Amino acid sequence: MQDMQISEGEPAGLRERKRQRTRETIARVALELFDRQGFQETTIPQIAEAADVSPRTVSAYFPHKEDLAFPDVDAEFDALEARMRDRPAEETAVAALRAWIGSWLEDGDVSAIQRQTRHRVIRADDDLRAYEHRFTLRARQVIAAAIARDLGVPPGDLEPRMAAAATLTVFEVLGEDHETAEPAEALAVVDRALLFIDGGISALR
Amino acid sequence: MQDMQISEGEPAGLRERKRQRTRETIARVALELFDRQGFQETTIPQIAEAADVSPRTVSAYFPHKEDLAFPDVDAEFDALEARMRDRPAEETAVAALRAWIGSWLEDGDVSAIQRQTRHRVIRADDDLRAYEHRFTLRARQVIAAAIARDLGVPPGDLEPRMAAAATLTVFEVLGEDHETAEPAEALAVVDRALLFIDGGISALR
DNA sequence: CGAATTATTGCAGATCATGCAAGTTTGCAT
DNA sequence: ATGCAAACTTGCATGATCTGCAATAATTCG
Repeated sequence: MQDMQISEGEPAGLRERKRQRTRETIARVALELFDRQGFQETTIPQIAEAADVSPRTVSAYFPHKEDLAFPDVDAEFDALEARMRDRPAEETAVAALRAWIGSWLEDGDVSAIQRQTRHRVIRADDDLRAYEHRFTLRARQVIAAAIARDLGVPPGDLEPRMAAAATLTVFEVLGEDHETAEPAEALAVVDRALLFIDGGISALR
Repeated sequence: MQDMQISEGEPAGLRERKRQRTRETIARVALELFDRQGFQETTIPQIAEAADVSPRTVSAYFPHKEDLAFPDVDAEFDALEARMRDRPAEETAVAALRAWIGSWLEDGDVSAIQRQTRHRVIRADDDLRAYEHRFTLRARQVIAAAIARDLGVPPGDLEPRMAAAATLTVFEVLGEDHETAEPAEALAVVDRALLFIDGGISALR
C-alpha cells in the first residue's frame, strides 16, 4: 500500500510509470487550480475533471485534499532521513541538513516555478499552513535524532529536541521571505540561521 | 459579532452570563468526550446531546470542531497582546513573556486538571496538533513585534521574527514534557529555554 | 407592556472522506 | 499468445462537518 520508494532512479514496470504519471498529473492540475482560485474554492470534482480521472481516484491517491499541496513530501523526507542517517562520522547534523537543503533546492524533478507556486498556495491558506505542521513534526524527530548523535545523548533529551525544533522553525521563517528562491542566496540565509542555532546550543552548555 | 472581550472582570447582563455558561458547558463536555473516546471518534451530535443543546448550536459557538479543544485561546491571546504592549520600557520582551506564562499557569479560570486534559487530548490527535499551529502563528507576530521593539528594528525584520519563532517552538517542545504541569517547575524550564533564545540572538550580532 | 435585539433550533445543500464491489488494465508465467 | 492473478479505476452509498436561512423563543430596553 505504501508508495515503496525505489532507490534506483528509473521506474520498474509500465504499471508503475503510468501510476506515477497519473499521480503527477493530478497534483499538477490541482496546484494550478489552487493557485488560480484558492484552495478552499477548488473542489475535488473540479480537480478530477481537469486531470481526466474520477473524483474517487483523486481521493485514492490523496486521502486528504490537503495532501494535493504536498505531493512529494514523503519521498523528500525519506531522502532527508537517509541523508542524516548515512552521513560520515565527521559531518555534523547541521552540516548534513544544510547539504540536504542544497540538493533539495536543485532537485530537477520539481521546477523552481512549481516550488514557488506551491509556496504561494500554502501561504495563502490557513488550513494548508496548519497542515504543513504535520511534516514539521516529522522532520523534528529526524533532526533531533541526528543532533542527539552529535552531542552523544539520547534522542529523547531536551537539548537535541529543542535545537531541532528551533532549527526547523528558523528555516520556516526564512522561507517566508523567499518568494523567489535562488539556491545560492537561499543557502546564504540558511547559514545565518545556523548561526542562531549554534549560538543557542552553546548557550545551553 | 466578535466576542468583544470586556476588560472588566464581571459580566454585563443576564444574557451574556447565560451565553458564557452555555459555551463553557459545551467545551467542557466536549473535552471530556475527546479524552475518553478520542477527537475523531467523537461526533458533534454526541457533544450536543451531552451538553443538552442542538448540534447546530455547537457549530454556532465553535465554527470548527477543532475549536472545541481551544475554547479560551482568543482571550488568552488578547491578554498576551496587552501584556506585551503595555509592558514598562525597561522590561524586555522575553521577561514580559515569562511573566505572562506565569500568570497563565496560575489562571484560576482553568483548573490544572483541565489544562492537563486539554494538553493530552491535543497531543493525541494529529489534526489538533496541526490546528494548534494557527495560534502559534498568531503568537509569533505578537512576540516578534515585542522583540523588534527591544532591538529597535522594524517588526518585519528577520531577526525578531526568527527569535520569536524559535522562542515559541522551544516552549512547544518544553510543553511536551509536561503532563503534570507545576508552575514553579515549569517556569524553571522556561528559563532554560530563554537561555537558548538569548544565545541565539546574541550569536546573530 | 410592547418592540427590538439576540439566541436557539431545524432544515437543506455543499463538500470531503471511506468502504465496498464491479469492471478494467497490466504483469507474468506457461 | 494466452490466461490467470494482481492492481488500478470507478461508481455508489454512507457518514460527518460546515454554512446559510428562516422560524421560534428568550432577553433587553424604552
